[in-house]
Amino acid sequence: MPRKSRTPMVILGLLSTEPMSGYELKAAIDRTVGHFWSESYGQIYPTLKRLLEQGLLSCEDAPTGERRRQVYQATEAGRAALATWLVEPPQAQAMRNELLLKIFFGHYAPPGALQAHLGQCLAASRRGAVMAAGIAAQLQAEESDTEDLRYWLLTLDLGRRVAQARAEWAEHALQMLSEARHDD
Amino acid sequence: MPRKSRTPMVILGLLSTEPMSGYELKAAIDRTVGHFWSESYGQIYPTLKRLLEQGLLSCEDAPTGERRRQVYQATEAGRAALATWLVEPPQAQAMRNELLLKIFFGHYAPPGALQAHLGQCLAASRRGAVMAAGIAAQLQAEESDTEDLRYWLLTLDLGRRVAQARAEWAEHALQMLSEARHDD
DNA sequence: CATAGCATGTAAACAGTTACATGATTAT
DNA sequence: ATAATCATGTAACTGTTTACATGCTATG
Repeated sequence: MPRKSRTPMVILGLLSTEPMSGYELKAAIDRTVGHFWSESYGQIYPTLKRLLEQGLLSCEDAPTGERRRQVYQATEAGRAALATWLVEPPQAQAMRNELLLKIFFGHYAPPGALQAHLGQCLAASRRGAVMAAGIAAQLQAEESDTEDLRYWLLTLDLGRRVAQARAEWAEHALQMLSEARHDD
Repeated sequence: MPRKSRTPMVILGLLSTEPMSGYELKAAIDRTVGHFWSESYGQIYPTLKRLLEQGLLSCEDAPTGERRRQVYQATEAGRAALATWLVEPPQAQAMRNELLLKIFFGHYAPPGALQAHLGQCLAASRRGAVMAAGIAAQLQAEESDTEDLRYWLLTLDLGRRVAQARAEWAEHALQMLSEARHDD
């Protein structure tokens, strides 16, 4: 079975809520799903064209002065394609964690190297947990009217919980390694 | 800055501990780092050749009867290259989570679709947490002599903690969605 | 004697990023 | 003026998976 790109679905999802240009789309992806998904211009613009050809998007010229600008939005067929995809079980993707790889081969690492990585991980995880909680609080305060709010909060909640778990693990790992060092 | 494949490092890491054939290497990757990393034959065999040319691996013929078989192991230079890589901070990789994407666009999903995915996630996460704990216990019982044990347990511990966090989140998410359903 | 596993490989396709080119508009 | 931002695109490259081809060996 061949692999499937999920770029079209991210695009259809965001353009179902609100018409946007390719440029705005990129910014919206970074802003909203950026914590667990990313797309580059090299993916976005060609996919936009393909979805337009397939009738899943419609397009309108909306220039700002002389600067050309095309605004896309999902068609009925586009929303239907999104709904169909949403029902399919998410395909298990080979999760890759370079930090764990370095920990796993830690025996071959010079002293202090792992501790440095773990310190970075700890700091980043703590920041991540705080940020996720912050954004959630902000969303709840601002736009308590949107239908989507429930779902957005759910994604932030997983982010917070996983960041929290990683922070606790990093702390534990640092302690474990410092104990090991005493034995030398 | 160009992207860098970590395939050579996984190979050097495993072939630093124990000589193996390409086929055995694939099995070892699946068995040991399989929870957070994966490689395919299409990556392994060409990389093996390249590392041999670079002098980072050595190779020996070790046929079983008429069936040809080449056994590789890391050279001194290979272990040095591994150590150098281990010191570099792990590069942040764009983490991608298809389940979160579907949750985020949940507003467009037919009723029950998200619940099904979350139920799968919950079951898989619980299984994952139990399995990680089980493997850790087994490792601690079996080979308490290896130098690597500490590091392996660390990777399993993160797996367990993240699986636990995901399970709790999935439970919470299912509850939240069932509450939302009451409002209809 | 067929099937599963051991063993080595390659070609084609795909997903995705990076780097670049081009040009208009707004802010400093 | 000039830098940053808005805006659209493409070409080249890298990483990776999938599917296939080949042939030996042990097991039922």
